[in-house]
Amino acid sequence: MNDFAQQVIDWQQQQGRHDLPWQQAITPYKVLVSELMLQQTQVSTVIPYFQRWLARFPDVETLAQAEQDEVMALWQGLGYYARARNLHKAAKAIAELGAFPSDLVSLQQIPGIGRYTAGAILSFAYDAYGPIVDGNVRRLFCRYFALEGHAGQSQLEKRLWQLAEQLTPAQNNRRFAQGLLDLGATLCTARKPDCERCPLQADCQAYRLQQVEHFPRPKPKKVKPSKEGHFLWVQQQDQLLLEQRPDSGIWSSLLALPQVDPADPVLQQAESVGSFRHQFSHYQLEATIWQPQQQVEELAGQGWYHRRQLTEVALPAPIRKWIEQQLKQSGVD
DNA sequence: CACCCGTGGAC
DNA sequence: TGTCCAAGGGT
Repeated sequence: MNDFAQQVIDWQQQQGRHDLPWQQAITPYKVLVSELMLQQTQVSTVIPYFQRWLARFPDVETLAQAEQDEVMALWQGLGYYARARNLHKAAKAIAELGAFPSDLVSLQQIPGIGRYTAGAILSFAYDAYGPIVDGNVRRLFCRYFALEGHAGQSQLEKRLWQLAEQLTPAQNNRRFAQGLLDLGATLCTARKPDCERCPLQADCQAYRLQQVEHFPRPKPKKVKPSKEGHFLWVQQQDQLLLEQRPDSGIWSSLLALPQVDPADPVLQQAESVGSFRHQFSHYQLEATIWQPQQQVEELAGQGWYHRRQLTEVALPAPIRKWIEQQLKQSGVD
């Protein structure tokens, strides 16, 4: 085994994280669920979702047989909702296969599993050889080897995977992979890295140059566009009109207040009853909520929901926030 | 390669 | 309040 791997493994054993929920009584299913949830999402955010998910969907078969409504409801608030649909599809595919895939090619055929996640499943579920490059590994390698370039640059990414394949040990890779992630999450952090506690300090090129925080290079910023969104507030006794959003685009597969085009005639005779601003990763939403003066007939994909049902359906976080505030203010309940 | 896809934590 | 960014994948 190479020295780098041995140092990471030894450190993980002594100083790494061992109490994460998905590290207990490891199964491929738990690894799959946790990895999908952890994509672009912090550990502390994922933990309660993971616990609820395992309580309701304890195994692949249970998830495969679940209704999409319930799947989305358990994912609501976590974001990147295509992950929930992909996980549901993955469970169906694996149930159909009759066995959990355990090689790189088969894993990457499954919806939601890319190169990183396939490597992570090999590492964590099977303790097999499975190189990983995620944000932690990118940051750590860029510093350790003083690699130029920023995330997404093909030349850099190619080099990172090459290094990962080279450094990943044939044995004990579960601990190695966990060590890389733990180092990135606890010491080799984006801001204020704790180099004095790092087991790799002696050979870290960025540390030697005293330029740790200059690696990796930041991605060039782009201007975040602003978009407007118009939503309808339609009540009928204690019921609220909601619509199922399509399976693509923002908030896909969730329920939400009915959204209308800015030029929709219904807005010409509607009263503005509120607004909010919401930041997405790629644009800013300026939302206005309108109460139509005339009666509104529900369209296809729309339906009435009692306010007591709202806790158990999948709503976008800012929409839920606004609805709850509105119901509270209007003195209902 | 560029863009789309959410949300909340941390500073 | 603004900004970065977090166990990425899909198109």
